[in-house]
Amino acid sequence: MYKSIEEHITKHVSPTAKELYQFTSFLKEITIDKGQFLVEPGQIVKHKYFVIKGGLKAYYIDPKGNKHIIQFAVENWWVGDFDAYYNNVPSKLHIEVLEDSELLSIDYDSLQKIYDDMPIFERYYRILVTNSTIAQRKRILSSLEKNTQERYLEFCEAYANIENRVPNYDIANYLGVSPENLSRVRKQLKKLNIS
Amino acid sequence: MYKSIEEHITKHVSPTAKELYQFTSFLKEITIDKGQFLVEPGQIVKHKYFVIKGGLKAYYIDPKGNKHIIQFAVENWWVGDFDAYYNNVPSKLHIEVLEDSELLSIDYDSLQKIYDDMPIFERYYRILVTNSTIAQRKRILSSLEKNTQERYLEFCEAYANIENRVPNYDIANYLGVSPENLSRVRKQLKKLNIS
DNA sequence: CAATTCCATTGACCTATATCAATTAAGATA
DNA sequence: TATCTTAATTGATATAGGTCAATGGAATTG
Repeated sequence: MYKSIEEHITKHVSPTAKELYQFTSFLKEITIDKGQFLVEPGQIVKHKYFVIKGGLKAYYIDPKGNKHIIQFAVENWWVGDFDAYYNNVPSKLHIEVLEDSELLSIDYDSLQKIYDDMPIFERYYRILVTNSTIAQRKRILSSLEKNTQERYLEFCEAYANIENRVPNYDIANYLGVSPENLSRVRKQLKKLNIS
Repeated sequence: MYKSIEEHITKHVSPTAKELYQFTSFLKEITIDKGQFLVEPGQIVKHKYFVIKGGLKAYYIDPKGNKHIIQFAVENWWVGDFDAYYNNVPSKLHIEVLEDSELLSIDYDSLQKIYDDMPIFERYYRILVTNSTIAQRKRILSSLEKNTQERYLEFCEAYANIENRVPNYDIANYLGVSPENLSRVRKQLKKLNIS
């Protein structure tokens, strides 16, 4: 059960076997079905989640009623509303389960205790969140620099395993374009590939 | 000299006086003039910087030759190319000094030593980078959700002290719009304020 | 298998913003 | 102050992508 999270951790830092055991002993196993919500707006968020199996999407619905996908999460990703989790403010996000999923959760208080007792895990999260910042910077640059076609190709490359698991309108949404526009871009790409 | 960085640290974590002293003893003071570059593309980045006084901008020039401002930094901000710094890859960014500035720098190896010896500073950076991730998520959402006028107003609010210190074309660039368009938006806003 | 629902595609049209060119305003320098 | 340079503004035009409406497929459900 804990194999994938242990691998993920040891890919980034080197805790002792005992530390690793202590860490995983705080985790709770969760199974949740497609269509369910892990987080909904207004909720106080006490957990974040590691995906063992399945897929989810995190999105925000703005005051105009438009939906904006912030993140997809599949195997070996952490997902949650980090703003709500760390700053103890009500969530503004929906986190929806796209496929029946198995997750591990860790609650805020346990994580604080882990940070206090075993700084190696503070390092683990520092590294993860640093990587996440770098990835988000790339997303910002990408939206400034590239047109829809380029961004779509980049997405397919970066999330090869996700591309066929989520509907196109969700991909369009993630890219910040209309489904119609993405459809046209895909059509153009098909032409190019065939000829 | 170290007052502002010490205040910044103790706003987020609570090191002992000794730890704080040890931390600051690794810092180097730097003065650098307007127009100079802290980082340029291709460089190996060994330092990151805390702004005591002055202002800088970090930007990327894409293969098409277009410039994209990633970040402004003024007093009490950390600035650097974190991708290059942490992943030891050549920088792709320009970090340019906008006003004569006083900075503190910390080099990578010293910071690793600090992390090893005093986990409280690992926590400090974990918190900072978490906040940075949350801020970047807001920037991504903002670009998806809001039009130029709304984003400009948001910018002026969020960076009240920056707005009058950088040229409009840099603000336009940061927002991902043309200077002409920002000019028109500003014109509209003036009308609304007067009437 | 038929019915239904959801999703992708296509077409027609519209809008925000980019681009290009010219002008004015503001700063910097001699 | 006059000159030069840089930035901001304005106008005219072009375009990527949005929106709305209709159609065609695919997948799910009874």
